[in-house]
Amino acid sequence: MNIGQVSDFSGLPAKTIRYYEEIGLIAPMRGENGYRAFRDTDLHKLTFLARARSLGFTIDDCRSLMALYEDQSRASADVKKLVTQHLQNIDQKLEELTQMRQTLSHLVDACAGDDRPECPILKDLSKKTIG
Amino acid sequence: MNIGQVSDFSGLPAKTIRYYEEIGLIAPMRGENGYRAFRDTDLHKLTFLARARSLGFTIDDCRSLMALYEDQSRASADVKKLVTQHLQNIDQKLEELTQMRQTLSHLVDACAGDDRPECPILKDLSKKTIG
DNA sequence: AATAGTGGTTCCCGTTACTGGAAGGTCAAG
DNA sequence: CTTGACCTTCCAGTAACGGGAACCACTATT
Repeated sequence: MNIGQVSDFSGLPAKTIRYYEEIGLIAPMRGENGYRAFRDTDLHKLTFLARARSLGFTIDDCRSLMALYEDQSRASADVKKLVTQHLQNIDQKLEELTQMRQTLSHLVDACAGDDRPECPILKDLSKKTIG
Repeated sequence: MNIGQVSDFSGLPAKTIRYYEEIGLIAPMRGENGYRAFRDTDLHKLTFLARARSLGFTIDDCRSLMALYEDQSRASADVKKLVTQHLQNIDQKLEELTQMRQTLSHLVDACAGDDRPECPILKDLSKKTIG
C-alpha cells in the first residue's frame, strides 16, 4: 500500500504518517521507486495510534502503549496505570476549564454588551489576580 | 522598577515579561544601564495580561482585550463578543474532554489491572475508530 | 513520444507561549 | 577587590504537526 491508501484507511493525513515514521513510531518498507510500502502491521499500528491520539494520549504515551501492546508478556496493570494517569490529567484540565467557564460566564452576564464603553469584564481583568 | 520587582508584583516570570515586550504587548522604558524601567502603567498592563491569560485567553485575544481596554470609546459589545467566543471555545473543549473521560473511564473500569497480559484497553485501542 | 495530472519524495519554515541556558554587563555589600 | 544577586541579549528547544517548494514516479491520453 502507498501512503495515500493508508491515509484513507487510517484517517490520518499523509503528513502525520510521515511524521510518525520520522519519530520512529512506524517503520514501513520502501519500494524500488522510493515510495513507502505499508504492510498490514503498519496499518494496524497507525489505526492504534489514531485511536489513542483521539483519546488525548500524547505521542509519548502512544509510544508506551504500543510497546505494551506488542509485549505479549505485559501486565495489564501497567496499561491501567498509564491510562489512569492520563485520566487524572484530563480531570485536572476539566477542573481548570470549568473554573474558567464559571468566571467568564459571570463576566459575560454582567456585561451589557451595548455601544457604551462601561464594561465589567475589562474592569475585572484589570484587577490583580487573587492568590 | 526593575524586572524582578515587576515579576514579583505581577506574578509573571521575568522571562515572560521580556517575551511580552518582544511581541509588543508592553513597552517599558530603559535606564542608563540598559535595564528595563517599568512604570505603573506597565505593571498595570502586566497584571491585566496575567489575569486574562489565567482565564485562558490567547495572546492574540489579550492584544485585542488590551486595545479595547485602552480605547475609551469602545463598545462593551465588542468585549462581550470576544469573551463569548472564548467561552464557546472552552465549552467545546469541555465537551471533547468529557467525551474522552467517559470512554477512558469505561476502559479503566474494564481492565483487571493485574499481572496478566489480557487487557480490554489495548483491545479497544486496536479497534478501528468508528466514523 | 510528448504531455498532463495525480501522487509520491525530501526539506525547511511556521505555529503557541513560553522555558532553559550560555555568555556577559551592573550594582550593592563585605 | 571580589562575591553574589540581578540584569542584558541571543540561541535552542518544546508538541505535534501543517504549508509549501522543488522535484521524481506512475498512468492515461493525445
